[in-house]
Parts: sequence; structure tokens; C-alpha cells
Amino acid sequence: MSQRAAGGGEGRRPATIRDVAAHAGVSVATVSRILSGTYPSAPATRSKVMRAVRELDYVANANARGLAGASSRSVAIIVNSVVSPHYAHVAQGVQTQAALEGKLCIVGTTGGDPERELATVQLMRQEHAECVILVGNVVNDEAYRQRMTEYARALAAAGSQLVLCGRPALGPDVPALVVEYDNTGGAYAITSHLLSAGHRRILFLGRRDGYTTPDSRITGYRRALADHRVPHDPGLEIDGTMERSEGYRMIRQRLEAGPPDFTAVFAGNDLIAAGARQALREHGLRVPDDISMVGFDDLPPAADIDLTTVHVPHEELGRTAVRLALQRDPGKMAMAQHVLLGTHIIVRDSVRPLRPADATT
Amino acid sequence: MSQRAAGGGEGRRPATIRDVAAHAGVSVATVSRILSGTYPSAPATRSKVMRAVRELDYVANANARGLAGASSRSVAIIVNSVVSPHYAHVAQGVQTQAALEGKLCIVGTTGGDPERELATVQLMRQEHAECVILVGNVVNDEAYRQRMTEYARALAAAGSQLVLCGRPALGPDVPALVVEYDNTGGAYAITSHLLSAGHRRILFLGRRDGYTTPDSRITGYRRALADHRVPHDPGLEIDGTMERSEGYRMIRQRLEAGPPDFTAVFAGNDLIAAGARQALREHGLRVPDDISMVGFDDLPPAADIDLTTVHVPHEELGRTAVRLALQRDPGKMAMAQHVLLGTHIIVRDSVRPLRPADATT
DNA sequence: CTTCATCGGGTAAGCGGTTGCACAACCGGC
DNA sequence: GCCGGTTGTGCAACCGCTTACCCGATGAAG
Repeated sequence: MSQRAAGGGEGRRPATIRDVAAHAGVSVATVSRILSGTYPSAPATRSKVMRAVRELDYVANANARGLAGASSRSVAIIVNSVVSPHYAHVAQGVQTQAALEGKLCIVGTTGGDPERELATVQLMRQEHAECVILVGNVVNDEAYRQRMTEYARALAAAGSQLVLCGRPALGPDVPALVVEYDNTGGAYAITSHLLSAGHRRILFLGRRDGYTTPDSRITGYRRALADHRVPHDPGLEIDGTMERSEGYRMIRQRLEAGPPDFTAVFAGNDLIAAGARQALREHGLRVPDDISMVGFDDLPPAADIDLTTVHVPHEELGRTAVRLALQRDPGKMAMAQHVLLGTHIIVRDSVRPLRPADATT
Repeated sequence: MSQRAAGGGEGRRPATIRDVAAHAGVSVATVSRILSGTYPSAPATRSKVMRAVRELDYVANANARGLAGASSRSVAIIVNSVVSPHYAHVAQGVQTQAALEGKLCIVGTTGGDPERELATVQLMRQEHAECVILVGNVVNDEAYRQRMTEYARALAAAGSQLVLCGRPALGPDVPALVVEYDNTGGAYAITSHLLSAGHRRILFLGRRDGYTTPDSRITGYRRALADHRVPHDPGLEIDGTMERSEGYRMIRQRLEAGPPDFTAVFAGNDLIAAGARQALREHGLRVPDDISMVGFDDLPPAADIDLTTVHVPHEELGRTAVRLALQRDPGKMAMAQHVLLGTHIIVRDSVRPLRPADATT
């Protein structure tokens, strides 16, 4: 029906701006200007050009456009994995905001491997993405800070803005934006929630010294205990990574070593909670009847297991990262170098108040 | 320490191939050839160039490279949403394979809106992605086929290969690849699983006439019933979309209308199963003690709720799509225009054999 | 009826690579 | 000692688009 379907068949070279110009009887410059919109032009010329574009089914070549100096049209996001709900939701936010701003979104995964992270950053550098968003949990050591600083500078030189999402900030002279969320505050709030329900022996699952996310969550946990004058027992902090299977393992090992010496569990995230819950069940312990439990993240598994947890604004994290990075206003830029998003408790049905009798146990 | 950190600081124009050539004392052509690797070169020259590259921290400009005729370096995937586990896993597969082939992956989301799908395809066309992978459930009507045919031809003209992933095929003369998985076979198998356990009244949740995925699943369901000589009761097929909340709604409505007239539930996917399970529980019905249940997809919620389900090779779907599309061999190309991946049952703990007494109910 | 902004549009110089073609240097064989 | 064949580089023409600069036409002002 359209010229395109009939004439522009497969195998044929796609139309260039020259073709459009010829077809419309104007010069390429005119076509370029009319398409980019930012230029006065006679309505007649304009409609001629638009008609030619339609008839030839012309789309601009992004490579050429990018080369010729127009600003890039893409934002990049680098995550550990796309299937992990945490990253997926941040990615969704990035995607959404990018689409809103008319940019497209390129995704790289690292599997947590710094080697691949480096390779991916290089790839993004080649691509001249407008910004590169690095998200997730890391070890905040000197090596990390040095690596990020290098990334930031190299990207800045290529015209891209580095954004650290849920990662610790670097020095003030490093050209990087930071968008974080309040891990410590959330952990504090939900630990207080357990404490108010009368729990005193709260098992923390997923300690991992050196890693920023579990570190700041456990900090909130400890602070809440301290503020409620509950003695801190390091034996209640169990080491493990942020996976479902780890939650299962940690509870299992604990229960095989002896009967539960805790009345509540604070899982480092919802995945751990799901695994822990399964292990508890296999030992005949029900949540919340026998053991109370809370998680962190408020991601899909949480609703399925009726878990009281801390809501993390994952999508907003992604959206904010993009919004900030594309911020053209240099005044605002300087102000918003570092953003901290809030978190809050979502109450479901996984916590029971402890009867005074149990409390003394 | 490195030249880069010291000299190539922020704000400075990134090094071009010309800079490298000058720094190494050779011509740009030589640098280009050495970097692309596909050319003989003297070891001495080679190391000079590599050193210059390192010292200047040079990375090629992808736009320029793309413009100058070198084949594109990216594959594109277009999905409804990144957070839906189904799409996320396919995307993961695409990502993995793309990384393996040294390409990067650009992602677009449509939210299920054909308008945005079109816009996204145009964007990918501009980008000259090597292939564009469209994934997911759709209405297989004339409008759909016509739209896809247009996409396929337009993309082919721009040098991209269209891949339909989990979507129905088009005519044989349309330049599109198809990678599907066996919905009907899986549904047949898992329905048979329920039938073998003695269930006769199996509620199907998530019928949605016209949509390819639920359609082919319900086809397998019906076929299994027929083969087992179980009368088909259309009243057992409940309309609904593929979301968790819908599963909840469907069961809830059913149970509010009267006591259960079924002994098992076949949820159109795992999300529906999760929602349905919750609704059952709220009505005092336990899975599998009171009601047996199976799902489809074998995605995260399934393990959490111990769901017997059909495993869909999501990641492999994505990997295969990329592998096929990048297949350079035209002989194989022709052969593999249409691929069907197998599915199989994963048995967990959500089905109980029906006692003969109940069977007659 | 000039004069001069103003507006709309054309010309052409890049952007940073790739690659066909030409060519110098060096090899062994006659 | 001359010749044909490698090998390794350089030269320069694009790829498709943007944009600085320039110029012809048009209408208002003097």
C-alpha cells in the first residue's frame, strides 16, 4: 500500500538523506534542518520534505548523526545480571526514563566480574553513551575507588557522565554522580519494628563484611539494637551472600547445630528471606507463628510469602540516575551530585508480637 | 600512574585514531588495520601501535566505525517489560550470547503498546543493529502479520535481521527468523500429569482468546483431556491475563460464587499460580492438600511456592535468537528459519493424587 | 526608488573511522 | 644483475549527517 512496502523492499539500500533531498527537490542541509526541527523553515518546504521522508520510509542513520557532532542518543546501564529482580527493577526505571527523554538504553552485564565490568565500560566508551550507570553492591576499598575514578575520568573525556547507583561516592573532584538509597535507615526502621513487637533475639542473615549493601544494612540493625538497649550478640549475625540458596543454607546450618535461639529473623534481602523461610518450614517452624521474619527490598518474592519488608524505590533509583545525568543545567548539576532516596517499611504478615513469657527466653 | 590518568584528564578531547598514528609514527590506515587485526603487519609496527593505544587510552569511536561500513556491533531486543521474569530471562540469554559474540545489547520496552513497539523498531532501525529481537505473546491477526512483515522488510533493507521470539511465524517470503518453544506440548504433558494423578476437574486459569501463548497452552490442555477421554467443560476455562493479581482475582471470584467444583488448577503461568495460591489460602484451601496446582514457565515464583510446572528454556530462547541471527553461513540460514525449542515438566510439591472417592465427585 | 535587515536555503567542510589501490622494500631464482 | 612476487605501509576516497558560512530574494524603512 505505502510506497515503502511496494518499493523499498528487502535487499535495497536504505534511503539516505540525499535521496530525501533529491525526492523533495531541496538540499540535504534543508532536510537535515527540518528533521532536527531546530530551525525556521517555510511550511511548504517542510511538508515537501516530510512527504519525501514518508514516501521513502527514511530513518536517519544514528551512526552518522552521532559522528557529525549531534549529541548521543543513548544511555547505558551496567548491572550484574538482568534476571536478578533488584537489577531488573533499576533497569526498568532507567529504561523508562530513557524512553521518556527519547534516548535508547544499552545494557551490559558483568556477572559481578570486575574484568567484565572494565570491558563493558570500554564498550560504552566507544559507544559514546550520554551516561553510563553502574549499579550495585561492591567492596568499597581503595582498588574500587581507583578503578571508578579512572572510569569517571575516561568517560568524562569521551563526553559521558558516570553515575554510581547504590554504590559509595568517590572524591569530590571525581566527575561522577551518585544515587543511593537509605539502607541503614530502612534496616533501623524494620529492626525497630521487630523490637517493638517484643523480639530481642533477632538473627541477621547475610552479613558480608566489606560489601557496601549488607554492611550498611547491618549497621542499621546494630544501631536499632543499641538504641533499644538490647545487648548485641555477634553470634546472631550470620555470614552469607544475597541469594535465595544462601538463606536456605544459613538457616539450615543454624538449626542443625541446635534448637532455635532466636525468635525473629532479619533477612538481608527478600531472596534470603524466601530461602530461609523454606528451611524453617522444613524444620517444622512456621512464619510467623513460630518465628517472625522480615526482609529487605520489597521485590516480587516478598508479596508471595507475605513478608514484612523494607521498600526500596528501585525504579525511581534508575529514573533518577538518568534524569540527573541528562540534566543540562550546570547549576543544578553541581547541587545534585549526590542523592539519597528514602526507604520505608511495608507491613505484611510475617511478624507476630512476642508474648511476654517468650520474651524472657 | 598511567599516562591516561595523568594526561588524559576530564574535559580533554578523547584520542582519535590520528593521534594514535602520530604518536606511533605510522599512518592511520596502519593503525586501523592493526586494531581490526585482520591484516598482516610487522611485529615491530604492531607493538609500537599498541603502545600508543595504551598510552593514549584510545578507544575507537563506534559511530565512525559503524558509518565507515564495518558491520554493526549491536543486537537489539524489544520486550514488554524488563521486570517480568519471563522477558528478563530471555533478555539475559540475549545479553549473554551477545557478549559472547563481542556485541553489545540494546534494549527497548513497549509496555505492550503497538505504538511504542513501532517507535522502538524505528529507533533500532536508525541504530543499524545487526538483529532486532521481538519477544512475546501477541494477537496473531492480520494486522499483526502485516505490521511484522513491514518491520521485517524495513529492517532487512537497513541490514538488520528480524527475529520473532515466542511469536508466530510469518509467510515464507518474509525475511524473519522465528524461535519458539513448545507451549502446546508442555501444556499437554502437565495436564496429563494431573490426569494421571486422578484429577478430572481441572480449572484452567488465564484463557485469553486470540493471544498466542495462552491459546497454545489451552490447546495442549484440551488435547490432553480429549486423549484421556475426560469430558471438556468450557466452564472450567477462566478468562484472565498473565499476571499475579489476575490469578488472585480469578480464584477469588470463583470461590465467592460457590464451593470449589474442581480438584486441581492449571495456572496459565507461574505468576497466576502464585496469585491463585494466595486466594485459595485465604479461603482456607491448601495446596496441594486440598487443591492440586500446576503452572507454566518455571520462573522464580515457582520454586518459592513449590510448584510443579513446565520448564521453558527462556535463556536458551534468547541465546538461540542471537546465534541464529548472527549466523553468517547462508546455507544454514535457510535451514534454520524456524526453530522450536522443547519444554518439560519440573515436578515439585504441588500435586497430590486424588483418592478414588474424590475422583467421582 | 534605493538601502538594508531578515528570512530561507544552498555549499562545503568536517566528524573518525575503513579500505581499495598504489607503491617501496626486500626476497630468491634465473 | 634483472625480474616477478611477497609483504608492509601510505594515500585518499568515501560512509551519511550536521553546521558554519554565504548568498539571493523579499519587504520595510528612508
